[in-house]
Amino acid sequence: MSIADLAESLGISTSTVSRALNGYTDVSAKTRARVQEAAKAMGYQPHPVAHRLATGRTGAVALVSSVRAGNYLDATFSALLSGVADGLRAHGYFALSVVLPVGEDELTELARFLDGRLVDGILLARTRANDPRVGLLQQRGIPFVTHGRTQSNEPHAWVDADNERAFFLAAQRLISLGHRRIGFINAQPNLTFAVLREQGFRRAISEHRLMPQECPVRHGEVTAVSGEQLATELLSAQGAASAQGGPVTALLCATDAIALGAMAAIRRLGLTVGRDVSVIGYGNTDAGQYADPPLSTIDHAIVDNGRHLADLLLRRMAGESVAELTRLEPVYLIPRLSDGPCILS
Amino acid sequence: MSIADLAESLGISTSTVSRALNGYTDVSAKTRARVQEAAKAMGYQPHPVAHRLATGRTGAVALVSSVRAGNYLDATFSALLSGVADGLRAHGYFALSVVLPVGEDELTELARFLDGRLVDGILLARTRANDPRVGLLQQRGIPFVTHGRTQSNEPHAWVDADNERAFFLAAQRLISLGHRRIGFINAQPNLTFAVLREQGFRRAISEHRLMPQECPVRHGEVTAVSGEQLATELLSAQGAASAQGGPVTALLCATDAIALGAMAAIRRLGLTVGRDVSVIGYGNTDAGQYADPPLSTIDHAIVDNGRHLADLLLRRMAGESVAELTRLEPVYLIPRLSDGPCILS
DNA sequence: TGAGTAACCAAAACCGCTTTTGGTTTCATA
DNA sequence: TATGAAACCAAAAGCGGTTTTGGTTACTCA
Repeated sequence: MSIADLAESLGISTSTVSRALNGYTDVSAKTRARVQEAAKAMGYQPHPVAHRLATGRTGAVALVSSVRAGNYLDATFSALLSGVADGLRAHGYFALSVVLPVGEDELTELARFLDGRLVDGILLARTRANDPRVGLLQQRGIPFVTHGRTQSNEPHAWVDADNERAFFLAAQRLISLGHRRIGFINAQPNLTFAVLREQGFRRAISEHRLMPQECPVRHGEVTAVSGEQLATELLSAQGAASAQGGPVTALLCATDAIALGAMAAIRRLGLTVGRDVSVIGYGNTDAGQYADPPLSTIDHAIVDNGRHLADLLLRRMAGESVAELTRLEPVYLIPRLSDGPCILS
Repeated sequence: MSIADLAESLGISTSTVSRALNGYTDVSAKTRARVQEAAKAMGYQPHPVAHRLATGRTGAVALVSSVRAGNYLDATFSALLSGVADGLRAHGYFALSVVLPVGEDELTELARFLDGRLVDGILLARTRANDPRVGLLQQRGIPFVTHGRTQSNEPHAWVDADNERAFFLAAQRLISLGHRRIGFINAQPNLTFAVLREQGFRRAISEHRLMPQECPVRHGEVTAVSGEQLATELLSAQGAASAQGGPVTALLCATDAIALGAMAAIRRLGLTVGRDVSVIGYGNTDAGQYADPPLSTIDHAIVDNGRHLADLLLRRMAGESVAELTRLEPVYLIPRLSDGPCILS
């Protein structure tokens, strides 16, 4: 069922069929109606590849994320993808997701994917402060929106959670509960969100006049394994040495996964989560909600983030200027039972 | 940089360039070398869309999964995708992932995706016993492999964990720990894996001569929320009524997420997980490993599943018959601390 | 020496659509 | 009754490749 068949069965030329179907003016209303009807009746659909070769447009968009070998994406990513798909569906676009291996091959693989021209636009997840992928995308000139800001010289469209505020709020809560020695188990500082979260943390420390040297920060992978290890350090005599005045009484964690690891570490040391040591995570995952005790955390309405990513990308592909295409998403503190009043003096 | 430019700069026709590059015989070795060299020097790459229109082949494959609105995929899925990508990379294929909304639109959306012809083959995740998506794929004639078996009349290629054995092993372990009243919180029975897991469970019950009426089965979503609710039912007087002889002393759960919910339910009833009530999950997720107590579970080497899916799809696309393209994957019981000896008589 | 056969390559057809070009009608206006 | 403009549509030229067809040239063998 090609356009030629359709044209033949109607007794008109393929060009007229094409113009009728694609809304050109140069076709009588009657002919257009006739063509549309026949197309529907015969179930005609233009061959997407041919259409694409002729127009240069495909109907798909990809959510690209990089993952370190052996690590996997979590439900957060899937929720983001769902939001993206939601936002695109109504516009006839497809949302694909592509996973690249972090490391040497990352840029090569991304380039290979772009060369494949399967998509009209890119959403970039988990951006890093200094993200070579952004440079590549800019150089290629393909429309894209990042999830997370970067330090690119050239501005680009982005959607980002208000990471600074999130950790300002979380730290403030711990402080208001009486904690004075708070540890922060952060992600690697090459990730933009890690930098911003740390800024929020430090601002709270500073505004409430805690002693920075009593509020140590550690950096690691965003996994439970890493969280457990770093939490053990911060709670042991060893770690306490670096934070003068004794070990920390509360742990702020850059993700729920880290927080789950930290909770395991606390238990292993014979302490009680929420009483001896408070813990707050980020991400509002199921695993956190069903932990024991349920994990206090920050919700970031990730599905909405996805919808907005889709929205901005559509506008970017429609030619809107990058300057207006940024969006800071709200965050919400969700207090549960993993934090509580400081019981040490 | 098109093939025409390259041909012109070499002073030969485009057809010769194409044949030289694509390994046809009808080109002298000298010419071929010259062309290849020039192509490399000028960075020539055939335009993928044009290539595709001419050949009908694209270089991509999609992992398709359906998700109920409001639910999201978990790390399991992401691990599977990583495995798939691994398996395909070496062969120059790209692994995309597509998420469809479960429900009315599901088939329409899948059809729309197939119509888009972005991929040469499909991997179908989370298959259901009676899966209309399989029918659609068969009807379209596109190569595909499912993750999970189905009850399709026509055979198709599949990779599946040995679900029956997994839950036979898990149930057997609980029985050997002295449990006689074991509840099973399963997924919805329209999912193939749920049916098989239940078979394994029942086989263990039967082989060890437990009383089936003392081993109730419940069906729900594969979420912590649902797990908590069903576990509460099974452990309450209400649930005990259906299982004669008192409430169950152990809960087998179809996924780790369900198990986390069940653990929360047990705590809420004032009981201790692993002592008063034993729990075993499935999937070996991080969240389970870092739960308190760490969750006994079944590992299913999901990344390997992904690799094998890729492998089988490549072979399917190469034309191998469906009959040989099936693979049952091993499972491993991982005992941790959420189960223990039965302390009731 | 003539016929047959490799080896080599250019031209053309094709994949299925879009878009430009240009040519008819038809109809209102001068 | 010419004259334009508007409406309508077919033909052809892309998009950028692959594959078929067919035609030279050089060489081997009878």
